[in-house]
Amino acid sequence: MLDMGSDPYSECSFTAFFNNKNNNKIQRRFTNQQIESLETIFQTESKLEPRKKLQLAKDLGLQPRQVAIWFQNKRARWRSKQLEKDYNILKASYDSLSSRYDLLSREHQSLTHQVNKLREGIEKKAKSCSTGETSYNSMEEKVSDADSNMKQEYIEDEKMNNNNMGFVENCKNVECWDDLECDQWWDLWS
DNA sequence: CTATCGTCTCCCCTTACGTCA
DNA sequence: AATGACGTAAGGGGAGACGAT
Repeated sequence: MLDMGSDPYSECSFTAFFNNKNNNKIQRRFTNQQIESLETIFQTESKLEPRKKLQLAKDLGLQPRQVAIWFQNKRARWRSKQLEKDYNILKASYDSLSSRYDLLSREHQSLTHQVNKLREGIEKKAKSCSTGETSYNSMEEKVSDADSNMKQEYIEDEKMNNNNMGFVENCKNVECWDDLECDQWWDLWS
């Protein structure tokens, strides 16, 4: 243990203790053993009772104030590291949510596009159902072509999006889109 | 009862030094 | 050897708790 002078608790001898008289450099670092003991106690209690602080200071050959300061600085360092950890956890969570949002956003865009296409198809079908017999043959051909194209495009889109919504399955189960009646279209859609 | 004062402890920010690349 | 970045012991100030008067 270091010689702390005749009155180790006076301000003067305290300063003398920390000033090396030979080279005027201040002794700052604690020894490995001191730090090891402090760390061990900090793991079980981050705040010291006054009595325990005095005892620890005595055991380690330090001033009680030094022990108190060490615990204060240690708590600050611990909070800082904890903050860093919390930040990383939050950032990972945000990144995950952000990518999921992007995915859903693209999916939404694709589905909106498909809905618009299907609406157009429904409108065409509705028109063809309400028109007279005279123009039926030519309209049937047009709608039939449109239906085939829509069906193909829709399935391609779904393949690209890897979407498993039930609507796709329904579409695939329709054996002949050309034979769909107006109400069947609506059933399929709804 | 309450207002005031002194003391202690905490937190936060900053400073000064030690260490290392 | 010089230097800049980083870690750490300690200083200082403000705030809150608590006991004594």
